[in-house]
Amino acid sequence: MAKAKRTLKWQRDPEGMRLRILEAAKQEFSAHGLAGARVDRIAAKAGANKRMLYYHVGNKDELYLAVLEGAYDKIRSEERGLDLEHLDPPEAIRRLIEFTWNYFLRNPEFLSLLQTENLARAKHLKKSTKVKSMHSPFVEMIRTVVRRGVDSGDFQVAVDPVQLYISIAGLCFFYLSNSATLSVIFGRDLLDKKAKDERLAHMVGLVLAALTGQSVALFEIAKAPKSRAAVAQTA
Amino acid sequence: MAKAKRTLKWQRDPEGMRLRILEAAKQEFSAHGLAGARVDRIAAKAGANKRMLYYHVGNKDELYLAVLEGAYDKIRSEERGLDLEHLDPPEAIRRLIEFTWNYFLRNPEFLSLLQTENLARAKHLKKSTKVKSMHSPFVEMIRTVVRRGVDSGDFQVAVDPVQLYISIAGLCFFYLSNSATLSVIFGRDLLDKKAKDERLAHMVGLVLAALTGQSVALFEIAKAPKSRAAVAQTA
DNA sequence: ACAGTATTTATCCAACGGGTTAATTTCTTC
DNA sequence: GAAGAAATTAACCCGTTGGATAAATACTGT
Repeated sequence: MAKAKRTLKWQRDPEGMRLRILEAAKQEFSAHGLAGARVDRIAAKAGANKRMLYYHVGNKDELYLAVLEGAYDKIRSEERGLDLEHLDPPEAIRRLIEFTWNYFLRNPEFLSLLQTENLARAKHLKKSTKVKSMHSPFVEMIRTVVRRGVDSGDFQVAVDPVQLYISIAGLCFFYLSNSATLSVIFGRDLLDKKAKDERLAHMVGLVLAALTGQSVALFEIAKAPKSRAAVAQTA
Repeated sequence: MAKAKRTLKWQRDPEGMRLRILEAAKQEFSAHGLAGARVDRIAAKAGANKRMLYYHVGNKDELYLAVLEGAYDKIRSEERGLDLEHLDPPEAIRRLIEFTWNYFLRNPEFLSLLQTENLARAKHLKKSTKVKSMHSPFVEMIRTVVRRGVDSGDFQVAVDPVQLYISIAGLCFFYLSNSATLSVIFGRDLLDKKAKDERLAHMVGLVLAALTGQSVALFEIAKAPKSRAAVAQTA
């Protein structure tokens, strides 16, 4: 009798497994928060056994921190590719806003993770050594843009780059991360295409108007027909 | 033998108990989120027995919704007292920003609750009927200010009041609710007195500059000495 | 003073959830 | 082809947690 070819019950793939676990954990943590996340669900979603989490990553908290660090790593590395240096200052700021906005749109889990971590008053992030070092280059990048803008006369004001970045991130972040409750209380869907386009225009207009002193494009939806436009805006 | 005067084991006070439970629940939910909150801790903090929660309010979810509704009720009712109608438009906007900022500072649990609820994609808030109605008057209040500002020439642009409010709230909210992680990644304490003052100035400057077209007070920290000021800002 | 009701306490428990232990299967290498 | 290491599975452990049951205590009207 011919020896039947063994069908494998599982393949070995430690790297792949680790990645699948981290990805599944990202989903789970962003969907349910730290306390709400279920280790079993992460395992299931990763197509793995619960024991694997502990084998490959560590306990729930370590897993969470790994996910968080990965998330920061990803956004900062994409930001490095922005090269704002070669754009004239207003255009650089516009691009920074658009990037931030689109990144948040493309990576909603990042927003959730940040919220979760802040709910925990950054208890876990404080333990991370990697994260702290990733940010100064980014701040310098913005500082340079602002300085160039002031020197060239494009910008009326010199603004602290950290404040500016927090403002830009805040304008994007709050709208998106709180869109659920905001949609309910204001009774409009803030996530449909039109609403998102309007929001982006509003933010770019707001920031550039403040920096340059000139009202920008779509921000000034109407100044001609007295106050009619303000009304129309709401429908 | 004289009958000893009974010492009461407890007093009756349903109203008070209900309030203490809601207050304790607010603390607990804002500190630990919905999933992280512990019913026993709420009971203990309220100086009550766990059974009381179910007796006076209902199960964990109902308790959470009650807390959430209470939180919205409180901020909206304080906002109604702002009467922006009697201020000239730029001053009204400044006051709105200052109020929002200070309210968030005074009521950090409100921020946490919002974060928690958004993490749950407003699942619970959607069930609430009370909340939806509380907001249109507030939007109208802002709309009126904007309209007056445009008509008087103070504002260069007519802006959608909902967008404007979301921007103001976002500038305040993100800074405060994310101060924990931001402080870590930028390596500065964003909650000390000086930092908070600077932030408020920055926000008022940003928004008013955008609306009026004129750079406002502390926002323009320096335009004279070339780019030196931008550097000084960071220390 | 008595009955009936509202409020509060004291226990209990079944389900769940994170983590561990031990066995099983695959890979490597000699 | 055997031994040892690495990866994976299956089953269990045990404290926790939301919620339930029943009894005790205070208040009200009559």
